[in-house]
Amino acid sequence: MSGSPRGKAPQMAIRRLSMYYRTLAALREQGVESISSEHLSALTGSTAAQVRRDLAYFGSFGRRGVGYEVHSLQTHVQKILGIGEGWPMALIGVGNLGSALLAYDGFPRQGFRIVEAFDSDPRRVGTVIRDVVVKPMDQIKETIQARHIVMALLAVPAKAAQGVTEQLVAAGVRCLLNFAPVTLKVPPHVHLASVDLSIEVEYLSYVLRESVAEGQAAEGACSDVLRALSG
Amino acid sequence: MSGSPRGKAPQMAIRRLSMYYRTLAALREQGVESISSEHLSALTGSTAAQVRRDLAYFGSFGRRGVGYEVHSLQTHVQKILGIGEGWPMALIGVGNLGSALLAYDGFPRQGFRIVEAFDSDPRRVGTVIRDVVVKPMDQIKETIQARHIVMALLAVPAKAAQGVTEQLVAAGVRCLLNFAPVTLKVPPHVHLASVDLSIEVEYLSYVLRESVAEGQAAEGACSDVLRALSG
DNA sequence: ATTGCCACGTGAAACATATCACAAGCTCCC
DNA sequence: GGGAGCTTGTGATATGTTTCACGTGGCAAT
Repeated sequence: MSGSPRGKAPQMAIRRLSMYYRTLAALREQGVESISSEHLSALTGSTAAQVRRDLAYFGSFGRRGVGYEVHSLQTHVQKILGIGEGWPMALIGVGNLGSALLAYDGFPRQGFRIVEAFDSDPRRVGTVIRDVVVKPMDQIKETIQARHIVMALLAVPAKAAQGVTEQLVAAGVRCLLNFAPVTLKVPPHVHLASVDLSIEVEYLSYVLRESVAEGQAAEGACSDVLRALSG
Repeated sequence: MSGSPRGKAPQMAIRRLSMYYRTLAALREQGVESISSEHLSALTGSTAAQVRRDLAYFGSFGRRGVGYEVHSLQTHVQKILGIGEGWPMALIGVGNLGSALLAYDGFPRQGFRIVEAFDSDPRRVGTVIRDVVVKPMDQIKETIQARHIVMALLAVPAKAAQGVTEQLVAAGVRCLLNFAPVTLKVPPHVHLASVDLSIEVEYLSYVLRESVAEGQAAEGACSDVLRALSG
């Protein structure tokens, strides 16, 4: 659709597109029909030039002098990201986090749905959460192949993660979103993204420390905090 | 500590340090005493040169011809990241995700602890999860100030996120880890990290689509998957 | 029509990050 | 002591990403 993939888009551009998409959806609900790169960038914490560049990787969707038509741009971004194809997903591990993922309503809203869930704990197998029946681990392969599932969410303990990953890959899964705090090894045709809470928290810890060291102190009502930080 | 901050470390370097840290901890548990950049990079999915460069932003912690002493390197990385200072954290929003965060044992293991939890739902207020009593939202400010809390985890619905953020900032919080799918606005002295499931899933959706388009097909037992993808 | 203004799309420049390749330093062994 | 073999730390280089700045096309009003 629409000619020219002018070079390859950086990872971060894709992630920003995701944010643009969400913002456009919200704007549409509010009845906004048109938006400029300037305005969209303000809403997503980006810059106007960045918004235009990110979109330019995939085509040209606006009108000069006017801006972007919200609905049309949303549709284009949706196609770029491949949302709305209703990718079915499998969830492995129905503990605290897994349950939260099953309940997360952001997925269905964006066209992704957890249609199968698996757990190794016999007490959880057979339970039903949000219309999904928890199956035992040994049914992973047949279920995933039968339902042509290509995306899986991995919410198992760190020690089990690599083993389960290999089962999933063998079953034909192409995309894996890993929540376990480990570095997974996957073959090159399998795509991997990770959500790692420790990394995020430790990153914040680092920047906190750094900003304190740089003496970005005096800020008004921070004296308590600063006392806590320095001694 | 130890002279020379040779330039500023990129964000990604910090995140990798986090992975090195975790890997070093695991190695230490296994009784490994020494490791080379080559080996460490293999365990973390990085490259040897990258490991050395990441560390070089903060000093020189190895011995040429030998490698790194696991325990000592772990300690250095710990200090760099500011782990182990026992930062107390507050959790806002004790729904499915919030409960999962309270139960997440990766935090205490890395020296971070959720010591306060808040929720707007009166049915949840007063309940105790993992030794933490859920308090009502209107106690956020006094509690956070009294306990000198500087980091907060935000697990509230998207619509409430910005409002709660402002309360937290007013209370003196310096770091915020946001799980709500919104772009938060914070003043410059407040650091923000986000975990956004939709963005991760949509990114995978994009690379999946891209890899299929590029015809990275023939892989063996993928015919089912491919049929699902193309038809 | 013409003028004035606006906002996109995009080459080119600036900046940031990752990789390469090698000198420096350590250990071991002869 | 000296040479062989290893691995770090780091200039130099290559690659990748963001920002700048402006040409282009489009709308509105006079």
